[in-house]
Amino acid sequence: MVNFSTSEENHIKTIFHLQQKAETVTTNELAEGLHTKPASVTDMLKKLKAKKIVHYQPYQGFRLTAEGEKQALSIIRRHRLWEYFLSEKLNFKWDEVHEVAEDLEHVSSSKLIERLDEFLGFPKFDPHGDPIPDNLGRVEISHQQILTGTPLNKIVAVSQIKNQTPALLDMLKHQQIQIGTKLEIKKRFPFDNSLEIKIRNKPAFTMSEQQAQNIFVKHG
Amino acid sequence: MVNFSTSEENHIKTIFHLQQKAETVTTNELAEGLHTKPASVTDMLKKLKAKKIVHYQPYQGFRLTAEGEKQALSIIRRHRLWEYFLSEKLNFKWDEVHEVAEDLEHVSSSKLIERLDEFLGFPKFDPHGDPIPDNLGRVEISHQQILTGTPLNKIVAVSQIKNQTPALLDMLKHQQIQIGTKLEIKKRFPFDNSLEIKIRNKPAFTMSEQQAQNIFVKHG
DNA sequence: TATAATTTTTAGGTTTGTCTAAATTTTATT
DNA sequence: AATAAAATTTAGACAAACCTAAAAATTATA
Repeated sequence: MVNFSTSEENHIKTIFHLQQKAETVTTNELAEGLHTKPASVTDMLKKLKAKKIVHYQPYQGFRLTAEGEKQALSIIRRHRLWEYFLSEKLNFKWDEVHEVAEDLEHVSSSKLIERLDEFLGFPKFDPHGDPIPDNLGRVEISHQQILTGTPLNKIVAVSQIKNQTPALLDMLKHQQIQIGTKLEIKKRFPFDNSLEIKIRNKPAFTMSEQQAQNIFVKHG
Repeated sequence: MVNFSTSEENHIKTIFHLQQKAETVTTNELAEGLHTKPASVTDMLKKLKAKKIVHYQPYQGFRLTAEGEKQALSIIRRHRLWEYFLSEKLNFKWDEVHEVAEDLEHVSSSKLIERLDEFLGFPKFDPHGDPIPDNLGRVEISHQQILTGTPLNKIVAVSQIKNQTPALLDMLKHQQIQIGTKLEIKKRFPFDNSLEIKIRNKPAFTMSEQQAQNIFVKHG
Protein backbone atom coordinates (compact mmCIF):
# COMPACT_ATOMS: atom_id res chain seq x y z
CA MET A 1 0.00 0.00 0.00
CA VAL A 2 1.96 2.97 -1.32
CA ASN A 3 1.35 6.46 0.00
CA PHE A 4 0.81 9.42 -2.27
CA SER A 5 1.65 13.07 -1.75
CA THR A 6 -1.10 15.67 -1.72
CA SER A 7 -0.03 16.80 -5.18
CA GLU A 8 -0.04 13.26 -6.55
CA GLU A 9 -3.49 12.69 -5.10
CA ASN A 10 -4.79 15.87 -6.69
CA HIS A 11 -3.47 14.77 -10.06
CA ILE A 12 -4.97 11.30 -9.74
CA LYS A 13 -8.35 12.64 -8.69
CA THR A 14 -8.50 15.20 -11.48
CA ILE A 15 -7.47 12.69 -14.14
CA PHE A 16 -10.27 10.44 -12.91
CA HIS A 17 -12.87 13.16 -13.32
CA LEU A 18 -11.57 14.23 -16.73
CA GLN A 19 -11.49 10.72 -18.14
CA GLN A 20 -15.21 10.34 -17.47
CA LYS A 21 -15.74 12.82 -20.30
CA ALA A 22 -13.34 11.47 -22.91
CA GLU A 23 -11.34 8.40 -23.80
CA THR A 24 -8.01 9.98 -22.92
CA VAL A 25 -6.97 13.07 -20.99
CA THR A 26 -4.62 15.71 -22.40
CA THR A 27 -1.83 17.60 -20.70
CA ASN A 28 -3.53 20.96 -21.20
CA GLU A 29 -6.84 19.75 -19.78
CA LEU A 30 -5.19 18.43 -16.67
CA ALA A 31 -3.10 21.58 -16.24
CA GLU A 32 -6.23 23.67 -16.43
CA GLY A 33 -8.12 21.41 -14.05
CA LEU A 34 -5.35 21.75 -11.48
CA HIS A 35 -4.67 25.45 -12.04
CA THR A 36 -1.10 24.60 -12.90
CA LYS A 37 1.08 24.68 -16.02
CA PRO A 38 1.41 21.99 -18.73
CA ALA A 39 5.12 21.60 -18.02
CA SER A 40 4.37 20.78 -14.40
CA VAL A 41 1.82 18.19 -15.46
CA THR A 42 4.37 16.49 -17.69
CA ASP A 43 6.77 16.25 -14.75
CA MET A 44 4.13 14.65 -12.57
CA LEU A 45 2.97 12.25 -15.27
CA LYS A 46 6.44 10.82 -15.55
CA LYS A 47 6.37 10.13 -11.85
CA LEU A 48 2.89 8.63 -11.92
CA LYS A 49 3.85 6.47 -14.87
CA ALA A 50 6.84 5.14 -12.96
CA LYS A 51 4.44 4.29 -10.12
CA LYS A 52 2.12 2.51 -12.59
CA ILE A 53 -0.75 4.88 -11.85
CA VAL A 54 -1.22 6.09 -15.44
CA HIS A 55 -0.85 4.71 -18.93
CA TYR A 56 1.12 7.42 -20.69
CA GLN A 57 3.06 7.76 -23.92
CA PRO A 58 4.54 11.20 -24.60
CA TYR A 59 2.30 13.37 -26.80
CA GLN A 60 -0.43 10.70 -26.73
CA GLY A 61 -2.52 11.66 -23.72
CA PHE A 62 -3.06 9.40 -20.71
CA ARG A 63 -5.48 7.37 -18.60
CA LEU A 64 -5.44 5.88 -15.14
CA THR A 65 -4.42 2.26 -14.77
CA ALA A 66 -6.64 -0.09 -12.76
CA GLU A 67 -4.51 0.73 -9.73
CA GLY A 68 -4.85 4.44 -10.49
CA GLU A 69 -8.64 4.18 -10.60
CA LYS A 70 -8.63 2.35 -7.31
CA GLN A 71 -6.63 5.17 -5.74
CA ALA A 72 -8.87 7.81 -7.32
CA LEU A 73 -11.98 6.18 -5.89
CA SER A 74 -10.36 6.10 -2.46
CA ILE A 75 -9.60 9.82 -2.63
CA ILE A 76 -13.10 10.62 -3.88
CA ARG A 77 -14.53 8.50 -1.08
CA ARG A 78 -12.66 10.55 1.50
CA HIS A 79 -13.61 13.81 -0.12
CA ARG A 80 -17.31 13.02 -0.25
CA LEU A 81 -17.48 11.56 3.24
CA TRP A 82 -15.98 14.77 4.59
CA GLU A 83 -18.43 16.82 2.52
CA TYR A 84 -21.25 14.82 4.02
CA PHE A 85 -19.84 15.36 7.50
CA LEU A 86 -19.44 19.10 7.02
CA SER A 87 -22.92 19.44 5.64
CA GLU A 88 -24.83 17.10 7.95
CA LYS A 89 -22.94 17.50 11.21
CA LEU A 90 -21.31 20.92 11.06
CA ASN A 91 -24.11 22.68 9.17
CA PHE A 92 -21.98 23.95 6.34
CA LYS A 93 -23.96 25.14 3.35
CA TRP A 94 -23.67 22.81 0.40
CA ASP A 95 -21.55 25.29 -1.56
CA GLU A 96 -19.07 25.74 1.31
CA VAL A 97 -18.11 22.10 1.81
CA HIS A 98 -15.95 21.53 -1.22
CA GLU A 99 -13.02 23.76 -0.32
CA VAL A 100 -12.55 22.37 3.19
CA ALA A 101 -12.99 18.80 1.96
CA GLU A 102 -10.15 19.44 -0.49
CA ASP A 103 -7.83 19.61 2.51
CA LEU A 104 -9.41 16.93 4.66
CA GLU A 105 -9.39 14.35 1.85
CA HIS A 106 -5.60 14.11 2.05
CA VAL A 107 -5.59 12.85 5.63
CA SER A 108 -5.28 9.24 4.68
CA SER A 109 -5.73 7.18 7.83
CA SER A 110 -7.94 4.34 6.68
CA LYS A 111 -9.13 3.76 10.22
CA LEU A 112 -10.29 7.37 10.33
CA ILE A 113 -12.25 7.03 7.11
CA GLU A 114 -13.89 3.73 8.05
CA ARG A 115 -14.92 5.09 11.45
CA LEU A 116 -16.17 8.31 9.92
CA ASP A 117 -18.23 6.33 7.41
CA GLU A 118 -19.76 4.34 10.23
CA PHE A 119 -20.41 7.46 12.32
CA LEU A 120 -22.22 9.07 9.39
CA GLY A 121 -24.36 5.95 8.86
CA PHE A 122 -22.70 4.74 5.65
CA PRO A 123 -24.14 7.47 3.42
CA LYS A 124 -24.38 6.63 -0.28
CA PHE A 125 -24.51 10.17 -1.68
CA ASP A 126 -22.82 13.44 -0.79
CA PRO A 127 -24.57 16.81 -0.39
CA HIS A 128 -24.25 17.46 -4.11
CA GLY A 129 -25.96 14.14 -4.89
CA ASP A 130 -22.71 12.54 -6.05
CA PRO A 131 -22.22 8.92 -5.02
CA ILE A 132 -19.76 8.02 -2.24
CA PRO A 133 -17.65 4.98 -3.20
CA ASP A 134 -17.60 2.23 -0.55
CA ASN A 135 -14.32 0.94 0.88
CA LEU A 136 -13.90 -1.35 -2.11
CA GLY A 137 -14.45 1.49 -4.55
CA ARG A 138 -17.97 0.38 -5.48
CA VAL A 139 -20.45 3.09 -6.34
CA GLU A 140 -24.22 2.97 -6.07
CA ILE A 141 -26.01 4.15 -9.16
CA SER A 142 -28.29 7.01 -8.32
CA HIS A 143 -31.51 7.44 -10.16
CA GLN A 144 -31.31 10.86 -8.64
CA GLN A 145 -29.92 13.83 -10.49
CA ILE A 146 -29.60 17.58 -9.98
CA LEU A 147 -32.43 19.38 -11.74
CA THR A 148 -29.94 21.55 -13.61
CA GLY A 149 -28.65 18.48 -15.43
CA THR A 150 -32.01 17.02 -16.44
CA PRO A 151 -32.87 16.89 -20.16
CA LEU A 152 -35.70 18.94 -21.67
CA ASN A 153 -39.27 17.66 -21.75
CA LYS A 154 -38.59 14.70 -19.53
CA ILE A 155 -41.01 14.33 -16.65
CA VAL A 156 -39.16 13.78 -13.39
CA ALA A 157 -40.15 13.65 -9.73
CA VAL A 158 -38.55 15.80 -7.02
CA SER A 159 -36.66 13.45 -4.70
CA GLN A 160 -34.57 15.63 -2.46
CA ILE A 161 -34.15 19.26 -1.44
CA LYS A 162 -30.61 20.14 -0.50
CA ASN A 163 -29.69 23.00 1.79
CA GLN A 164 -33.04 23.31 3.48
CA THR A 165 -32.90 26.97 4.40
CA PRO A 166 -36.15 28.72 5.37
CA ALA A 167 -35.69 30.98 2.35
CA LEU A 168 -35.60 28.08 -0.09
CA LEU A 169 -38.41 26.19 1.61
CA ASP A 170 -40.58 29.28 1.51
CA MET A 171 -39.92 29.68 -2.19
CA LEU A 172 -40.71 26.03 -2.91
CA LYS A 173 -43.94 26.31 -0.99
CA HIS A 174 -44.95 29.31 -3.05
CA GLN A 175 -44.16 27.39 -6.25
CA GLN A 176 -46.08 24.37 -4.90
CA ILE A 177 -43.05 22.12 -5.21
CA GLN A 178 -42.50 19.33 -2.70
CA ILE A 179 -40.95 15.88 -2.54
CA GLY A 180 -42.72 13.78 -5.19
CA THR A 181 -43.89 16.70 -7.33
CA LYS A 182 -43.66 15.81 -11.04
CA LEU A 183 -42.27 18.46 -13.33
CA GLU A 184 -40.41 18.95 -16.58
CA ILE A 185 -37.99 21.48 -18.04
CA LYS A 186 -39.47 23.16 -21.13
CA LYS A 187 -36.62 25.53 -21.95
CA ARG A 188 -33.16 26.59 -20.84
CA PHE A 189 -32.08 30.24 -21.01
CA PRO A 190 -28.32 30.24 -21.58
CA PHE A 191 -28.01 33.87 -20.48
CA ASP A 192 -28.29 33.01 -16.79
CA ASN A 193 -28.91 29.25 -16.97
CA SER A 194 -32.43 29.70 -15.69
CA LEU A 195 -35.06 27.10 -16.54
CA GLU A 196 -38.66 27.22 -17.62
CA ILE A 197 -40.49 24.70 -15.45
CA LYS A 198 -43.86 23.11 -16.13
CA ILE A 199 -45.99 21.29 -13.61
CA ARG A 200 -49.11 19.57 -14.95
CA ASN A 201 -52.25 21.72 -14.86
CA LYS A 202 -50.28 24.78 -13.82
CA PRO A 203 -48.82 27.67 -15.77
CA ALA A 204 -45.09 27.45 -16.56
CA PHE A 205 -42.68 29.57 -14.55
CA THR A 206 -39.00 30.41 -14.53
CA MET A 207 -36.54 29.02 -12.01
CA SER A 208 -33.07 30.39 -11.33
CA GLU A 209 -29.99 28.20 -11.70
CA GLN A 210 -29.25 28.75 -8.03
CA GLN A 211 -32.58 27.26 -7.04
CA ALA A 212 -32.41 24.39 -9.53
CA GLN A 213 -29.04 23.37 -8.10
CA ASN A 214 -30.75 22.64 -4.81
CA ILE A 215 -33.38 20.32 -6.24
CA PHE A 216 -32.75 16.65 -6.90
CA VAL A 217 -35.06 14.61 -9.11
CA LYS A 218 -35.59 10.99 -10.07
CA HIS A 219 -36.38 9.68 -13.51
CA GLY A 220 -39.58 7.70 -13.96
CA MET B 1 -3.45 36.61 9.29
CA VAL B 2 -0.39 34.83 7.90
CA ASN B 3 -0.53 31.16 6.96
CA PHE B 4 2.05 28.65 8.13
CA SER B 5 3.28 25.49 6.47
CA THR B 6 2.83 22.13 8.16
CA SER B 7 6.52 22.11 9.03
CA GLU B 8 6.41 25.60 10.50
CA GLU B 9 3.36 24.66 12.56
CA ASN B 10 5.09 21.58 13.89
CA HIS B 11 8.07 23.67 14.95
CA ILE B 12 5.88 26.28 16.64
CA LYS B 13 3.86 23.67 18.50
CA THR B 14 6.90 21.78 19.71
CA ILE B 15 8.68 24.93 20.88
CA PHE B 16 5.56 25.80 22.85
CA HIS B 17 5.56 22.46 24.65
CA LEU B 18 9.31 22.56 25.34
CA GLN B 19 9.28 26.07 26.76
CA GLN B 20 6.80 24.99 29.43
CA LYS B 21 9.66 23.06 30.98
CA ALA B 22 12.46 25.59 30.79
CA GLU B 23 13.09 29.27 30.28
CA THR B 24 14.56 28.82 26.81
CA VAL B 25 14.56 25.99 24.29
CA THR B 26 17.74 24.63 22.71
CA THR B 27 18.38 23.55 19.14
CA ASN B 28 19.09 19.96 20.15
CA GLU B 29 15.93 19.67 22.22
CA LEU B 30 13.79 20.89 19.38
CA ALA B 31 15.54 18.66 16.87
CA GLU B 32 14.89 15.67 19.09
CA GLY B 33 11.28 16.68 19.66
CA LEU B 34 10.67 16.86 15.93
CA HIS B 35 12.72 13.79 14.99
CA THR B 36 14.86 15.95 12.80
CA LYS B 37 18.46 17.22 12.80
CA PRO B 38 19.87 20.28 14.60
CA ALA B 39 20.98 21.83 11.31
CA SER B 40 17.42 21.67 10.01
CA VAL B 41 16.15 23.34 13.14
CA THR B 42 18.61 26.20 12.72
CA ASP B 43 17.35 26.76 9.18
CA MET B 44 13.76 26.87 10.33
CA LEU B 45 14.53 29.16 13.26
CA LYS B 46 15.96 31.75 10.91
CA LYS B 47 12.72 31.71 9.00
CA LEU B 48 10.56 31.87 12.12
CA LYS B 49 12.65 34.73 13.44
CA ALA B 50 12.13 36.64 10.20
CA LYS B 51 8.39 36.10 10.67
CA LYS B 52 8.62 37.35 14.26
CA ILE B 53 7.44 34.04 15.69
CA VAL B 54 10.50 33.41 17.86
CA HIS B 55 13.02 35.43 19.82
CA TYR B 56 16.32 33.95 18.72
CA GLN B 57 19.98 34.89 18.93
CA PRO B 58 22.43 32.35 17.46
CA TYR B 59 23.86 29.98 20.08
CA GLN B 60 21.58 31.49 22.76
CA GLY B 61 18.45 29.35 22.54
CA PHE B 62 15.00 30.68 21.72
CA ARG B 63 11.42 31.33 22.86
CA LEU B 64 8.15 32.06 21.13
CA THR B 65 7.10 35.69 20.79
CA ALA B 66 3.60 36.71 21.87
CA GLU B 67 2.48 36.15 18.29
CA GLY B 68 4.21 32.76 18.28
CA GLU B 69 2.37 31.69 21.41
CA LYS B 70 -0.91 32.77 19.90
CA GLN B 71 -0.23 30.60 16.87
CA ALA B 72 0.85 27.68 19.06
CA LEU B 73 -2.37 27.84 21.05
CA SER B 74 -4.37 27.86 17.83
CA ILE B 75 -2.58 24.73 16.60
CA ILE B 76 -3.00 23.02 19.96
CA ARG B 77 -6.67 23.96 19.95
CA ARG B 78 -7.14 22.25 16.59
CA HIS B 79 -5.17 19.21 17.68
CA ARG B 80 -7.13 18.69 20.87
CA LEU B 81 -10.53 19.33 19.31
CA TRP B 82 -9.79 16.63 16.74
CA GLU B 83 -8.61 14.31 19.49
CA TYR B 84 -11.86 14.89 21.30
CA PHE B 85 -13.81 14.23 18.11
CA LEU B 86 -11.94 11.02 17.36
CA SER B 87 -12.39 9.77 20.88
CA GLU B 88 -15.99 10.83 21.56
CA LYS B 89 -17.56 10.51 18.13
CA LEU B 90 -15.50 7.96 16.26
CA ASN B 91 -14.72 5.74 19.26
CA PHE B 92 -10.96 5.80 18.88
CA LYS B 93 -9.10 4.57 21.91
CA TRP B 94 -7.34 7.37 23.76
CA ASP B 95 -3.90 6.18 22.68
CA GLU B 96 -4.89 6.09 19.00
CA VAL B 97 -6.07 9.67 18.62
CA HIS B 98 -2.78 11.52 18.70
CA GLU B 99 -1.34 10.30 15.42
CA VAL B 100 -4.41 11.08 13.33
CA ALA B 101 -4.85 14.45 15.05
CA GLU B 102 -1.27 15.29 14.02
CA ASP B 103 -2.52 15.38 10.43
CA LEU B 104 -5.94 16.90 11.01
CA GLU B 105 -4.54 19.80 13.05
CA HIS B 106 -2.95 21.31 9.94
CA VAL B 107 -6.25 21.80 8.16
CA SER B 108 -6.58 25.41 9.10
CA SER B 109 -10.06 26.57 8.07
CA SER B 110 -11.18 28.64 11.04
CA LYS B 111 -14.81 28.09 10.13
CA LEU B 112 -14.20 24.34 10.30
CA ILE B 113 -12.68 24.60 13.75
CA GLU B 114 -15.36 26.88 15.19
CA ARG B 115 -18.13 24.65 13.85
CA LEU B 116 -16.39 21.54 15.11
CA ASP B 117 -16.03 23.12 18.55
CA GLU B 118 -19.75 23.90 18.58
CA PHE B 119 -20.66 20.41 17.34
CA LEU B 120 -18.63 18.87 20.15
CA GLY B 121 -20.30 21.09 22.75
CA PHE B 122 -17.31 23.37 23.45
CA PRO B 123 -15.28 20.76 25.35
CA LYS B 124 -12.71 22.12 27.78
CA PHE B 125 -10.43 19.08 28.01
CA ASP B 126 -9.22 16.51 25.51
CA PRO B 127 -9.23 12.72 26.06
CA HIS B 128 -5.85 12.92 27.78
CA GLY B 129 -7.20 15.51 30.22
CA ASP B 130 -5.24 18.32 28.58
CA PRO B 131 -7.07 21.65 28.28
CA ILE B 132 -8.42 22.81 24.90
CA PRO B 133 -7.68 26.52 24.32
CA ASP B 134 -10.73 28.56 23.29
CA ASN B 135 -10.72 30.61 20.11
CA LEU B 136 -8.90 33.42 21.89
CA GLY B 137 -6.23 31.06 23.19
CA ARG B 138 -7.56 31.02 26.74
CA VAL B 139 -7.14 27.84 28.71
CA GLU B 140 -9.19 26.57 31.61
CA ILE B 141 -7.18 25.36 34.56
CA SER B 142 -7.97 21.77 35.34
CA HIS B 143 -7.87 20.52 38.86
CA GLN B 144 -7.86 17.17 37.15
CA GLN B 145 -4.71 15.21 36.49
CA ILE B 146 -3.71 11.80 35.20
CA LEU B 147 -3.08 9.42 38.08
CA THR B 148 0.37 8.62 36.70
CA GLY B 149 1.46 12.22 37.34
CA THR B 150 0.13 12.51 40.87
CA PRO B 151 2.65 12.93 43.72
CA LEU B 152 3.18 10.28 46.41
CA ASN B 153 1.06 10.22 49.58
CA LYS B 154 -1.38 12.82 48.36
CA ILE B 155 -5.02 11.85 48.72
CA VAL B 156 -6.92 12.47 45.52
CA ALA B 157 -10.39 11.65 44.22
CA VAL B 158 -11.08 9.78 40.98
CA SER B 159 -12.81 12.22 38.64
CA GLN B 160 -12.88 10.57 35.27
CA ILE B 161 -12.26 7.22 33.61
CA LYS B 162 -11.01 7.49 30.09
CA ASN B 163 -11.42 4.79 27.49
CA GLN B 164 -14.34 3.04 29.09
CA THR B 165 -13.78 -0.44 27.72
CA PRO B 166 -15.57 -3.35 29.38
CA ALA B 167 -12.16 -4.75 30.29
CA LEU B 168 -11.13 -1.65 32.20
CA LEU B 169 -14.50 -1.18 33.85
CA ASP B 170 -14.45 -4.78 35.02
CA MET B 171 -11.02 -4.29 36.51
CA LEU B 172 -12.06 -1.09 38.30
CA LYS B 173 -15.09 -2.81 39.73
CA HIS B 174 -12.92 -5.58 41.11
CA GLN B 175 -10.59 -3.00 42.67
CA GLN B 176 -13.61 -1.12 44.07
CA ILE B 177 -12.66 2.07 42.28
CA GLN B 178 -15.32 4.40 40.96
CA ILE B 179 -15.84 8.12 40.34
CA GLY B 180 -15.26 9.87 43.67
CA THR B 181 -13.14 7.12 45.22
CA LYS B 182 -10.35 8.62 47.33
CA LEU B 183 -6.93 7.05 46.99
CA GLU B 184 -3.24 7.79 47.27
CA ILE B 185 -0.04 6.56 45.67
CA LYS B 186 2.28 5.01 48.26
CA LYS B 187 5.12 3.97 45.97
CA ARG B 188 6.29 4.02 42.36
CA PHE B 189 8.17 1.06 40.86
CA PRO B 190 10.49 2.47 38.19
CA PHE B 191 10.97 -0.95 36.61
CA ASP B 192 7.58 -0.86 34.88
CA ASN B 193 6.18 2.42 36.24
CA SER B 194 3.56 0.56 38.20
CA LEU B 195 2.07 2.17 41.32
CA GLU B 196 1.21 0.96 44.79
CA ILE B 197 -2.27 2.29 45.53
CA LYS B 198 -3.90 2.66 48.92
CA ILE B 199 -7.59 3.18 49.55
CA ARG B 200 -8.61 3.89 53.16
CA ASN B 201 -9.51 0.78 55.17
CA LYS B 202 -8.37 -1.52 52.38
CA PRO B 203 -5.13 -3.34 51.72
CA ALA B 204 -2.76 -1.67 49.27
CA PHE B 205 -2.46 -3.13 45.77
CA THR B 206 -0.39 -2.60 42.65
CA MET B 207 -1.69 -0.88 39.54
CA SER B 208 -0.06 -1.02 36.10
CA GLU B 209 1.02 2.15 34.31
CA GLN B 210 -1.39 1.30 31.51
CA GLN B 211 -4.31 1.33 33.91
CA ALA B 212 -3.19 4.45 35.77
CA GLN B 213 -3.02 6.34 32.47
CA ASN B 214 -6.76 5.88 32.13
CA ILE B 215 -7.66 7.33 35.50
CA PHE B 216 -8.05 11.04 36.14
CA VAL B 217 -8.08 12.46 39.64
CA LYS B 218 -8.76 15.76 41.35
CA HIS B 219 -6.80 17.24 44.22
CA GLY B 220 -8.64 17.98 47.42
C1' DT C 1 1.44 18.44 -48.83
C1' DA C 2 3.92 22.16 -47.15
C1' DT C 3 3.44 25.38 -43.70
C1' DA C 4 1.31 27.48 -39.79
C1' DA C 5 -0.71 26.91 -35.32
C1' DT C 6 -1.16 24.33 -31.34
C1' DT C 7 0.20 21.11 -27.99
C1' DT C 8 3.54 18.91 -25.41
C1' DT C 9 8.01 18.11 -23.77
C1' DT C 10 12.66 19.39 -22.40
C1' DA C 11 16.05 22.29 -20.25
C1' DG C 12 17.18 24.89 -16.74
C1' DG C 13 15.81 27.59 -12.60
C1' DT C 14 13.38 28.62 -7.90
C1' DT C 15 11.55 27.65 -3.27
C1' DT C 16 10.83 24.74 0.69
C1' DG C 17 12.45 21.61 3.75
C1' DT C 18 15.48 18.37 4.60
C1' DC C 19 20.32 16.28 5.05
C1' DT C 20 25.79 15.49 6.04
C1' DA C 21 30.16 17.23 7.05
C1' DA C 22 32.96 20.88 8.41
C1' DA C 23 33.61 25.10 10.96
C1' DT C 24 32.58 27.84 14.86
C1' DT C 25 31.05 28.97 19.39
C1' DT C 26 29.98 27.78 23.97
C1' DT C 27 30.50 24.93 28.01
C1' DA C 28 32.92 21.73 30.87
C1' DT C 29 37.11 19.79 32.70
C1' DT C 30 41.72 19.21 34.02
C1' DA D 1 43.30 29.42 31.97
C1' DA D 2 44.02 26.14 28.49
C1' DT D 3 42.11 22.50 26.31
C1' DA D 4 38.70 19.01 25.46
C1' DA D 5 33.91 18.08 24.68
C1' DA D 6 29.51 19.36 23.32
C1' DA D 7 26.31 22.25 21.00
C1' DT D 8 25.28 25.07 17.23
C1' DT D 9 25.76 27.11 12.86
C1' DT D 10 27.39 27.33 8.12
C1' DA D 11 28.27 25.44 3.64
C1' DG D 12 26.95 22.78 0.19
C1' DA D 13 23.67 19.01 -1.64
C1' DC D 14 19.37 16.89 -2.71
C1' DA D 15 14.37 15.86 -3.67
C1' DA D 16 9.73 17.55 -4.48
C1' DA D 17 6.92 20.51 -6.83
C1' DC D 18 6.51 24.14 -9.10
C1' DC D 19 7.85 27.77 -12.91
C1' DT D 20 9.43 30.14 -17.77
C1' DA D 21 11.35 29.86 -22.21
C1' DA D 22 12.82 27.18 -25.94
C1' DA D 23 12.59 22.99 -28.67
C1' DA D 24 10.09 19.26 -30.62
C1' DA D 25 6.06 16.82 -32.05
C1' DT D 26 1.44 16.78 -33.53
C1' DT D 27 -2.58 18.69 -35.75
C1' DA D 28 -4.89 21.92 -38.67
C1' DT D 29 -5.03 24.75 -42.74
C1' DA D 30 -3.99 27.08 -46.97
